[in-house]
Amino acid sequence: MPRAPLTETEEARTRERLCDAALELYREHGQEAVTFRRLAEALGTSHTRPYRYFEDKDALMAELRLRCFRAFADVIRGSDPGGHDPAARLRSIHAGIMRYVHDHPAEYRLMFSLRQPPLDTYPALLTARRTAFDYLVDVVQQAVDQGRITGDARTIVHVAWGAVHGVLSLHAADQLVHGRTLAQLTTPILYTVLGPLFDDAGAGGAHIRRATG
Amino acid sequence: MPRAPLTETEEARTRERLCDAALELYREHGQEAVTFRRLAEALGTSHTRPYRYFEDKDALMAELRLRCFRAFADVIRGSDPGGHDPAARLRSIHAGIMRYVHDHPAEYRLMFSLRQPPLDTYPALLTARRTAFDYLVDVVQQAVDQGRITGDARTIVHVAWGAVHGVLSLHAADQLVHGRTLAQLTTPILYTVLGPLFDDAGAGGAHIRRATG
DNA sequence: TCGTTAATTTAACTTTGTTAATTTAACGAC
DNA sequence: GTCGTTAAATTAACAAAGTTAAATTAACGA
Repeated sequence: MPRAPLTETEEARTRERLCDAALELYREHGQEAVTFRRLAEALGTSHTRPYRYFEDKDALMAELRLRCFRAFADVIRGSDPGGHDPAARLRSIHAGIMRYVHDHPAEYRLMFSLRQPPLDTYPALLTARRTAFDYLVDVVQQAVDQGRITGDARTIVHVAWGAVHGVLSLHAADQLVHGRTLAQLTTPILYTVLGPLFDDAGAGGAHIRRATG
Repeated sequence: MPRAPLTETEEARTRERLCDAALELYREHGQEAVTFRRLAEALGTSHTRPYRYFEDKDALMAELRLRCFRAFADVIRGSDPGGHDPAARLRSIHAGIMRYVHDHPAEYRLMFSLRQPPLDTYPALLTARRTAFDYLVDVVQQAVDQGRITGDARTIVHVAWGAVHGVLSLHAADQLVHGRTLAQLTTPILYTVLGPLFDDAGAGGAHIRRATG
């Protein structure tokens, strides 16, 4: 006799519509434009309906970040040619990431913004993040296994990622006024941080070279 | 016959008190705790008094960031031993910066948060930022002049700074769970990015080495 | 003492997050 | 088909915050 609760797919569908609208607001008009009221307006419903689908606004924002991290992991996986040449794989993945961040600065900002509730508030976020990270660790581990570089793969990725992330976050914050593409800026970083791995192909691309004179 | 306007020092003094209170709120309770009403409460005045001293809240936040950038520049200058050895100078400056960021993550977050009004809204901010940056460029230029490395000093600093900034921002966002000190993480980055400059002293400290086997 | 004007406060409005009360709507029982 | 039950959705309402305008206070010189 009771009214039937929402189907799981119905609920998921509405959540999806809310997330899509929220992400568009974020992209188009920035963080402060993402309000439940505007979301509701975009969906043509009342401004409290989102509370049926998200605990509160923080939960919505966490869900957005989660989606971004998953998309990011997909980009990494999708730009990996696979095979037995870790250097080639990393080059391709690097290019893919640069393309993604260049095309989606808002998403990058969302993922790596410094002002966020503690990460452990939303464990799924940590998991998604780690999934992307671990993929890179696996590729680097391949290089280590082949004896092309030495060290702890996780630490290597941490350092390399951090190094590239610096430039990316400056880009995402629109604080880079360089007349270069992202990849032009990050490639030398990658090549220097992972130098030995790219000795054959790329060291010549680095901006910083030992003085020859 | 009119009432005398505020002295410049009186005005500066109140602005200072407002900034101090705001920074403390930011440090202790985060971004969302910085409100004019709480500021006023801290100063024991009405919640609209700050409007006499700052155009709006964005202006206050910009002033905070400005102060942080100036303090940051002071840290750089203050930890520079000077002299004719650019490698030694950079090592010392690097250590100083790491200490500062370790001790003041909130300030770092404030300076480099990805969510901010466009930089050019507050030209003084750009100037302060550039002052700190240019100091580093001068040091690197010294190394270039001595023929120890080659390349455009500004680009070199951009890349090196970006590389280190990646780790620092992860730290500021509390997204580093590594059991290492900041300097332990950033030193190998610096040494690899600026490798030739540190060939004598530091390359051994890098995490990433050419495989020997 | 009083008028003038800057500084400050009080009042008021808007927006937003959030909760509670109310209404709407779908389902099975009769 | 009607009706009770209950989830979903809406409406109403409140608190906190940014901001503006009106009212008040206070210092100065005539």
